[in-house]
Formats: sequence, structure tokens, C-alpha cells
Amino acid sequence: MSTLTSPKGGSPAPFPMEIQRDSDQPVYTQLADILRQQILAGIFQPGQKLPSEAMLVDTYNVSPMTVRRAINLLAAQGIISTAHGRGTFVKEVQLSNAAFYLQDLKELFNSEGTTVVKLIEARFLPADERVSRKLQIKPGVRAIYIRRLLTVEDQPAFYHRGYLIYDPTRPVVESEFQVTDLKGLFRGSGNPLIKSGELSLEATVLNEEEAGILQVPLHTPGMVLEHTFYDFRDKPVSWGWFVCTNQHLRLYTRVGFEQTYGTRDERIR
Amino acid sequence: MSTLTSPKGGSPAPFPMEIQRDSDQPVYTQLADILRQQILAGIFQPGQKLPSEAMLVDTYNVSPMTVRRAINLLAAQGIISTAHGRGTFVKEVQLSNAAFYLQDLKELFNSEGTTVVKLIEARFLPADERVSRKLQIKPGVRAIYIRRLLTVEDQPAFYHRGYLIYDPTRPVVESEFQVTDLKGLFRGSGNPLIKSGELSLEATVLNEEEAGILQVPLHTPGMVLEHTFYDFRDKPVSWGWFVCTNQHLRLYTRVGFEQTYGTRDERIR
DNA sequence: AAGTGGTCTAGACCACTAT
DNA sequence: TAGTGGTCTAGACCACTTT
Repeated sequence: MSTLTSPKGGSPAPFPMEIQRDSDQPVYTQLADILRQQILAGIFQPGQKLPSEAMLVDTYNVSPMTVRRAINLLAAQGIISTAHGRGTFVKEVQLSNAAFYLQDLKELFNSEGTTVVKLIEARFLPADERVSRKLQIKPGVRAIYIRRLLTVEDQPAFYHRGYLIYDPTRPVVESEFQVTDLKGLFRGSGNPLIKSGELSLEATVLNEEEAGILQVPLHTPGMVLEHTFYDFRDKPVSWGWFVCTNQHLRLYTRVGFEQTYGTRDERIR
Repeated sequence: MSTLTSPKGGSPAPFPMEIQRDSDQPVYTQLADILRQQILAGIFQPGQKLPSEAMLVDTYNVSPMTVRRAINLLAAQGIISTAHGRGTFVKEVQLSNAAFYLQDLKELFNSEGTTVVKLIEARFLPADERVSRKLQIKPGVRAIYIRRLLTVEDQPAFYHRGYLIYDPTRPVVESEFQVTDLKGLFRGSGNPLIKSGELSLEATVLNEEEAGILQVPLHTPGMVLEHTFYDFRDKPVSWGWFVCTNQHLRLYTRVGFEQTYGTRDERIR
């Protein structure tokens, strides 16, 4: 079998360069892996053209559809790009391709055992101008104001404040402020009424109240993650924001080639 | 023809609920749109099961492969999830699904005409402990230190500092600090030598130098976008960081259903 | 055993691009 | 016109889950 030594530090681990018909791994991911390795090895360099799909069909003895799936997979991973009628090309690494994923806050989502959500306050509050605008209710109408503290290993990490629509005909919403586990909190309102949400992330400097709650010095730099959730009638259900120090919110990501092999298939459009 | 009124505010715009065989739009995206609309209309609610693929094949008179593509597309968009042997289910909106995309910094990437990169300084500097660690070179070895200011409509927006490996045998790297347009800057080193990059984003408070350059008050909250790029031998090529105020770096995103259909470019994952 | 998603085939036809 | 990517078919077989 033809192999290729791993490009990473000359480790002797060989990489199969032929389709293993009896493997557990699907043929299309095998082919994607082979092409990715060839790109990594410099056989196909950024900007250059890959073999045509018909060529790949012949070379690897697979059907056109299987070649397409491999190509689509690599395209979805941002490694290559296709141009109708021209060919398939290896992409150059671009900073602008980067994406930061909230789920990468492993500290929060993995260590669920040590993450505790504590309800500080929950009460009715007449909507001021800001709340009335965000929740699309009339000023003065009662909303539910909640304050929560998320602690990781007994250390304050996230301070969450928010307003919920108070609607006696929708008791599900009311149940939200009883949520004390992290999963429920990060699932929006913890019920299937949510159709969409808007999020924004920006830098801030902790004010006195926030610094006190999070037990850090005044004017510590931090991040604010603001969120608004909408129901299936596109009406706001809740508006709130998390405040934290950069000790607890630092987003990481990578561009270019990843060592982990994706499982996704279709390209998002 | 069977139609469904748009779920957005009772607008009379109808949405076709059958496959248009003569349409420009591919069948699989048409089917994905139909299913998405049915979910939005509440016909299939979060947590509930979608019709089986065999059912969809019969209902819409398309081949199994085409149904699969539609399903895969919706799964890649995070709207549904599949469970082998059990079925396909409508997902609930989850905060943790959110992703922030750097390319959404439209301010920077769209207004290229008004965005100017100005080189403030470029000189050799012996690597201190930190630089030696980040660039994996011996302490004292000369690196190129560069400082740049990005202005948007004549207003200071991003302050960029970085270190480049100085290697006379690789003149392409040297050329980087001559980059004065934004595209080149955001393309890593602007050459196809880059294999991957690591990025991190965190909150900060601007120090005296940064506040002076960006012409804002001292201790203004801001963000730091740190980046390290690696070549095809996995050796660091450059290390640097952008500093800006939240006036210029505020990340937005959405979870759940989007209002735009089928115009998105490819995204990673 | 029945139902479900997952993979794969071996073609066909179309649309776009370059020559 | 030739080469390329893009879509689509009508089945087949497999693996997983539930009954």
C-alpha cells in the first residue's frame, strides 16, 4: 500500500493513500482525508488546482457522487473552493475565515458538575424605556427582572441579568427563572417556544456592582454577551446579558488546517 | 398550487410548498426551504420528529439522495439533527450553538475604500523571552517588529503590532510588512506559505500607548485579537495582535432560524 | 422484524468556463 | 468544442434503534 509519512515533525505514522474498502470509515471521508493530506504535504499548494472530479473518479475507483461528497466536505471546511466550469482550488489561509464558537467555552459546558447557577433576585419591575424597547412592550408594563450568578468551582464567573416577558397565558416563560442548571440556562428559555435569538459580544469595564458580585477589582476589563430571544411570532421573549472577566471568557479558534477530521457533509448556504 | 402564507407578520407573500421542477433553484434547496418553512409555521415543532426520508421521497417525488441532501443542509444549518435508526428531529434553539464570524466585521471588509493601513514602524528587534517563545526562536535572535494603524474613514480603528520571523532565505515573509492594503493584511502573511493560524479574542483595557494611538481616553474598554500563523512545517511565521475599542469590534450573530434563504456563502464546519 | 438514517453506485443531463 | 463542476435518478446494501 502506498503511504505518506505524516507531515508533522516527521513522525513515522503512515497515512493510507488508498481507499480502504473494508474500513469502518466512509469512502467519502477517506477520500477527503487523502486529499487533505496531499494538500498538507504540499502536493497541491494553496492557489493551485486539484485534479478534476472525473480524474478522481478514475484514480480512486469511486462513483462521481462519492467524489463530490469528499469535495463538498473539504469545501465546507474551508480548505478548498470550487469554481463552476473552472475547477477546484486549494484555498489560502485567511484571517477573515475565522469563527469563534460559544460552545468552545469548554470551561462552562464541560465542567457542568462544578458549575452552579444561583438565583440572586427575581421580581416584577415596570418596564423603563430601554426594557420597553427591547421587549417590545409598553413602558410601565410589568416584566420579570432576574439576576443570577454562575460560579465555576465556587468562584464567581458569570453575572447574568435579564428581563422576561410576563404573560400569565404562557406559564412556560415564567418557569425560566427557576432554572438553576446551566443547560437550562443556555437553552434560551428552556422551552421549545424560541424561534431565534440575537447575540452580541463586546468589551466592557466592570462597574461597581459587577465587580462586587464577581469579586474582582473595580474597572477590571470584561466582556458582555447580550442576548435577545424571540418566539415563533417573532415577539421578544427575553432580553439579558452576561458579564464576565476575560479570565472566564476568552475565545479561541483556528484557521487553516485542523487536525481533527470533520463529520459534516453538506455545505451551508 | 398549495401555498403557505409567510410567517413573518402576516405578509401576503406566499411560499411555494411544492417542488418547482422548472425552477432555477436546485430541488434539494427547494425541499430544504419547504421543510424549514413548515418548521417555522409550527407544523413540525422543536423536539418533534420529521417525516422519514422514505416518506419525503414519496411525498415530493424525488430520489432518496435528493432528500438526503436537503436533510444534510438543514442539519448543517443547525435547524435539525439526525439520529441513526431513530429519525430526524427539529432542534431547539441553543445559545451554545452561536458562532461569531470575523468576516461579519462588515465595517472593515466592506468599506475597503475608506479603510487605510498605515505603517507606523518596522525594525529589527532581538527576541525577548516572550517573542522567543511565541515564534519558537532563540532569545536574542533578530525578529521584525512592526506597528500599523488601521483607520476607517480617517478615524483610528485598529492598532496592530506583531513580530515576524526574519529569514533571508524566505523573502516572501519580508514582504509582509510592506502590506498596506487591508486584504493583504487579513490574509495572514499574504502568501501561500501559511498552513494554519491560531486566534484568540479577549477583553482588555487600553493602556497609555494604545489609547494615544487610537485617540481615546485612557482605560477605555477594548478587545485584543491575537494571532499566530504557522507555515507548512508547523513553524511560527508571525505573531501579533490587534487592539481596538468596542466601537469598532462588536461581534453579532444569530441562533435559530434566519430570515434570509439560500444566499449564504460557505462557512467552516 | 420493521423502520430509520447512512453510504454508494453508474450512469444521465445541465450550466459554466476556457480555448 | 472540450473540460469542468452541479444536480439528479432509482435503486442497492448496510447499521442502528425500536417493537
